Amino acid sequence: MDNITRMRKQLRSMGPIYDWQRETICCEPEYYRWNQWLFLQFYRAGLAYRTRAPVVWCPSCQTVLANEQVVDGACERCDTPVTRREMEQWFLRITRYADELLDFSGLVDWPEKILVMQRNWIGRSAGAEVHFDISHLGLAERTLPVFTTRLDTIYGVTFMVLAPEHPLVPKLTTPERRREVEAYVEEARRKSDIERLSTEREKTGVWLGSYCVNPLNGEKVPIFTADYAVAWYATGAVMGVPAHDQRDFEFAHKFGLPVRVVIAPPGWSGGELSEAYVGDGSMVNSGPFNGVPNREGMARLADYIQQQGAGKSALVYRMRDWLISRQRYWGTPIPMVYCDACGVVPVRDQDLPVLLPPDAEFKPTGESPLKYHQGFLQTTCPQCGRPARRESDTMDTFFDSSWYFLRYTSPREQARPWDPSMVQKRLPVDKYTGGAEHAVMHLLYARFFTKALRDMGLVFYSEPFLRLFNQGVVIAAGAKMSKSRGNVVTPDPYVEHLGADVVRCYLMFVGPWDRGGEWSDTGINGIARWLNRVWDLMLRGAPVPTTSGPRDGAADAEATRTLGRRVHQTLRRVYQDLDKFKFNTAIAALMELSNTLQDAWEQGRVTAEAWNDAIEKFLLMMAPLAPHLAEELWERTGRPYSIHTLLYPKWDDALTAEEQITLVVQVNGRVRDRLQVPAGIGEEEAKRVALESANVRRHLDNKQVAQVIYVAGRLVNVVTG
RNA sequence: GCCGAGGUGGCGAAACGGCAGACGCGGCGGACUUAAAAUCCGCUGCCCGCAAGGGCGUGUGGGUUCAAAUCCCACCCUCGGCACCA
Repeated sequence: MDNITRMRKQLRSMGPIYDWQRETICCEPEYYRWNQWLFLQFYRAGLAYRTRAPVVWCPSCQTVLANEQVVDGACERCDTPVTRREMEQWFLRITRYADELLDFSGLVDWPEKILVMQRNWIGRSAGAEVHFDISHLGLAERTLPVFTTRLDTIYGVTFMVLAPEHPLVPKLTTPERRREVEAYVEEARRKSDIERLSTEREKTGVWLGSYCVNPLNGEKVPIFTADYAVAWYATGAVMGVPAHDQRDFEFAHKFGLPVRVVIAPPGWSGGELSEAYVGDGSMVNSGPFNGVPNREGMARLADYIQQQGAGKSALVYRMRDWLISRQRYWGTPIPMVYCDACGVVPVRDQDLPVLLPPDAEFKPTGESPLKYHQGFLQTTCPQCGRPARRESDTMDTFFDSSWYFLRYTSPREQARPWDPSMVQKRLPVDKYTGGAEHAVMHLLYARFFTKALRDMGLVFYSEPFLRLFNQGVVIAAGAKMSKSRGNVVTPDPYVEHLGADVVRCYLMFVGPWDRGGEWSDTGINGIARWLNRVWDLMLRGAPVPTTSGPRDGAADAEATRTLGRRVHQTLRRVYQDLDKFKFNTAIAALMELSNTLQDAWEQGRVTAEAWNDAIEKFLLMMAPLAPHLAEELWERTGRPYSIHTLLYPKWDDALTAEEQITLVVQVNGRVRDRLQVPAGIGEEEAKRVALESANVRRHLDNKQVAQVIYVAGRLVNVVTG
C-alpha cells in the first residue's frame, strides 16, 4: 500500500492526465475476487487444469514460473538462473488458441517486431509424428513417438535420442546400463537451463542399452538419452539422422554411430560428408523412394506412414500452456478446494472472494506460505461439506493484468467484473503503449484472455489492443531509467529542481519516442532555458512599434501575415507530430515558433491583435507538452481556467500557404542557385528565370541544354546534352 | 545461425525521391559585469580560397533516376529478439 501511495505520487508529479476515479488496485479483494471468478470461468470452459509437469523453478523467488517469464535461462524478475522441477501445478490452456494467436489480422497497427516475437514464441512447426516400434520390449507402451520436420530423411535414422526427463527413459534402460543412465539424468536435472542452452557445448549422452525399430525399413536403432533433446518440446524424442542434421551429425561422431546419406547433395559421389547436408536433393538409400525428389518424398511418406498406421502428419507448437500457480504469498489465491471424498472442487461463486490472510509467515520452503496457515488452509468441501484443504498456491500477477482494462470501464461494479455496456462503449483499446519486453508475456496473455472470454460470451471482440506503440527506454549512466526498478538515476530529483514540465519535455525531445535515448544533464538544461525564454516571451505583452527600421503600413501588414502563417504552419506540424507520437519534432516546431515570436517582437512590426492570437495558440499547443507552465501562463495572460479543457486550435490551410518560395536551380542535378520567386509561379516563368541566372549560365558553359525538369513549387533542373 | 531495427556533423537528432544537417547540446567570437555565473547577439559538416565561388560529404561497393540519406542488389558494423525446437 505504501508502494502504491509512492507510485501514485511519482506519477502525479509528472503531470499526466489520468482518470483517478478509475484507479483499480489488483491486490485488493474488490479486484482479485474477479480474478478468482474469471479463473472459475476458465475452469468450467476447460481452459484451466491441474497437472504434473516438469516446470521452471526459480531458486531465489522459491516459486515456479511460466516459460514466458524466463529470460535467457534466468528469472525475469530477479535474474537468478532457473532449474526444472516436476510439480503438480495449475495451467491455462493458451495452446488451444495458438493458431488464432498467430493470426494478427484483427490488429490495426502493431510493431512488426512484436508480431515476430509472438510468432517465434508460439513457434508453429509442421511435420510428422512417427511411431518407432518398441513392442519387443514388452512394455505397456508399444511405440516410441517422435516428431520430425524431415520425414524425407527417415531412412537415414541411425539412432534415437530421448530427453533425460523423458518418461520412457527409465523403462528403456537395461539393468547393466542403469547406473550410468541414472547418473546422467541426475546431472542433467541439476544443470540450470543456461548451461543446457549453450549451443557451443559438446554433445553428451548415454546409451540406454535398448533398441527401437524404424517402421519404414525395420532396422534396429540404439536409443540414447542426451540433453540436446528437450523434454517439453514435441514428444521429447528425436530421431537421429546424422547425415542431414548438424546436431545429430556431431552426436554420431562423438559416439561412433553410422552416418547414412539419404538425400544426395548436388554432385555427391558417394563419399563421406564433412558436415550434415540440410539442403534438397534426390532420395537415396531409401528403399522404394529412391530417386524421388525429397520434397515430393516428404509428402508421399506422410501418406505412406498414415496408411501403415506408423504415424501421421502433425503440428507442433513451441509455446506451452501458461503455468499460473505461484508459491508466493502475494497474489490471488486460486479458488480451489481439495476434498478427500470429492477430489478437486471449485469454490462456489457466492463464496468468493477467497481472502488472502493478512498474517502469513514467510519461510523459504519452496511452498506457498499459505500452506502453513491453518486458518486459511482448513475449510469444508463445497460439495459434501466435509473438512477439506484449500489450494495454497496463488496466481501469477500477469493474470491480473490480462483483463484490467475491462475493469477500467466500470471499476466500481459490485455484482460483476465489468459492465458489458461500458465495455461495449470503450473497448477494444484504440491505442496502447508499453515496452517491447511485454511481447510474449502481458501482450500475449491479454490477447489470449480476450479470445477466451469472447468464446465464453463475456466480451464481443477478439483483440484487446488495436494499435500498439512501443516506447523506448531512456538510459542514464548505463542503466535503464525507470520508476519501478530502484535505479541509479530517477527523474525525481530533476522534477524537484527543474520542474515536471522540463523533465517531460526533455524526455520527449531527446529522440524518437519509440527509440528512447541517453539522459544528459546538459541536454536537459537546454530545455529548461527554452521554457524560461517561453515564460518571458509569453508575459512580455505585445511588441511596441520600433522607431528604427522601415515603418510603413505595407510592411506591418506583411509582418503580421507572416507571423500568422508561421502560427498556422506550426499548428499543423505539432498536431500531425503528436498524432504520430513524434514528440521530438513537435517540440522542435514549437522552439522554431518561439524563435519566430522573439524575432517578431524585436522587430516590433506586428499588430497587438496578431501577437495575442499567436500567444494564445502557442499556449494551447504547449498545453499537452508542458501542462503546468501552459496553465500558469494561461492564467497570467488573463485567460480563464482551465487551458486543459479547451480544444486544440484548428489551423487554416489557406493561411499556411507561403507567398514567396525558394526556387532551387540545379544544373545536372547540382544546386547552382536559389531564387526567391512568387509561390504561384508557372512552369514557363520558372524555367525562364532559372535559365537567366548568372550562376546557371556560367555552369552551362555554352553546352547544349538537353532537358529542363520542373518540379512545381520546388526546383528547376537544367540538364545538358 | 535465424528474424527484426538501425548506421547522417564533436554529440542527441531532422529530412524518408527534389535545398542534407531543421531543432537542441557542445564549441568559438562578441555584448553586459570589477570578475564570474546567468542572460543576450553572431558564427559553427569537412577541405581549398582574401573573396566571389568551388570541391567533398548521410557505414562500404555497385545499380536505377534529370535528381538517391531516401528506391534496388551485395557486403560490413551496432543494437534488440529467438536459438541443440528435432
